[in-house]
Amino acid sequence: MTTASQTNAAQAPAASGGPGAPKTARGARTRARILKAAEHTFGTLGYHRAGISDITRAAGVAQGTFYTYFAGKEEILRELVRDMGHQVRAHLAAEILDTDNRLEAEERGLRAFLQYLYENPSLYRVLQEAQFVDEAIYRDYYEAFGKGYVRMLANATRKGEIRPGNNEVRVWALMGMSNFLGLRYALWEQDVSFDEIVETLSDLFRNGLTLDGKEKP
Amino acid sequence: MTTASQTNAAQAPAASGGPGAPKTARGARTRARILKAAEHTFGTLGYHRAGISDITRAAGVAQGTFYTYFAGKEEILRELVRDMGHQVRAHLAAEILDTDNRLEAEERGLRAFLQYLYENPSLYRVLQEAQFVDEAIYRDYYEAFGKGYVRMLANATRKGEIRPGNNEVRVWALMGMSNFLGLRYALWEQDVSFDEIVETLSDLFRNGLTLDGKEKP
DNA sequence: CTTCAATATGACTCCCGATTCACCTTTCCG
DNA sequence: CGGAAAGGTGAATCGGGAGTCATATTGAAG
Repeated sequence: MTTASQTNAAQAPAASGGPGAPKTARGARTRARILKAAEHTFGTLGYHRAGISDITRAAGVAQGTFYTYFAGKEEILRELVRDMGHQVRAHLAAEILDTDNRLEAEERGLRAFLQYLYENPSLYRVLQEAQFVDEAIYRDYYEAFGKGYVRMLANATRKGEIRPGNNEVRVWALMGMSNFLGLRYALWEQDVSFDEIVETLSDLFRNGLTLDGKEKP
Repeated sequence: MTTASQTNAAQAPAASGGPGAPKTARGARTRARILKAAEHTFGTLGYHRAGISDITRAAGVAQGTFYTYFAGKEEILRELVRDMGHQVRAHLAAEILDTDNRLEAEERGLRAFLQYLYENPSLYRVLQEAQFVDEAIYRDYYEAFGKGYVRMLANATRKGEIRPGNNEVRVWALMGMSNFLGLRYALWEQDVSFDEIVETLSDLFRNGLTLDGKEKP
């Protein structure tokens, strides 16, 4: 998981009933190649500019082969979002595993996310474009992400690590932060170190934004 | 600005040298109608699904008329983003004018943004899709927004209203929060009141997220 | 009342790209 | 080995939609 170069995407034979899951090892390999190529192509050209021919060319297969494994352009996008969603969640979950408290988890999680985005820029574009191709898949992604996140905050609340509050709202705020910070500082310009970003957010989590940090009555 | 039904978009004759700025009142009116129709059409169908014919139909003009005022589909999107950008910024600036301190400004700003998005859902979609059609215009939008925001935080820092810190990073985090909260709670589902959301964020700004809110050494 | 520039029209052209399909090649298994 | 299922090919189809253009209408100036 360190180099993140191998997008292992051959396992799940397709969530719905596509044209047909591969039945041989060769088929599985080809399908995975196409999926991988689509990730790169969508990530570079964008969903709409990318043609099926661009994907198949990148995968080194003929146009028709595409339809052996995917019903169409939209379906491969859906597949991709599901796939990439699992990847990030798994990656971040692993990075956070051995943390002592929520603050540390937030710090490590944010840093890991920024780093992941920097190394896998396609994730952002594929995901954000998916929103306008099939909103449901996009919502699923964030709702899945958010669900686990809320659970973690609930645990932290129980342990007395964070202030009681509306954790669902907090989670959407936190996801939004990461998203924008990633776009700006991991994808657009790396002119501020990830450490600086994490430190800034950490300070916000510890002390808030205002100076007169008085408890609520 | 209360009902926000009139998107006055006739003034700016076009930022660049389009096919020709309208030279008569009639022309200006028609151009504005098309722009307004494009906002609605893009906002509803999305940029790619929306056809020029959809826009002109909504505007009540012939297809060819479109090209009297805009060089093409991309250009009207650019125009739209600029236009809508001015609108939001002006609206939010007005809502924040008479605030006593930064915390209050953040609260009112967030509430105003959520409300604005609820009333003008097209803003979100047009803006986010523009990102993948012409990234520059999208960056311009957020950099313009962020610039003013950073200035406000700098003032607040000087006045001792907020903790010193990296205001640029903070601004991107704040913009990300608003964006996601708006998407989730203003556009997708209104199952949490704006008051509750604002209160949750306000608490974060005042007290942070963690319980042991100790100052840094 | 003319006249002309500005506008408006909508049928038509033209290209692009998703999808199809008839036909090969490889693999698997008795 | 034989042949059938799975996999692979790429040229051809087909529809949709952006952009064009020859023509018609408007309205303001003179």
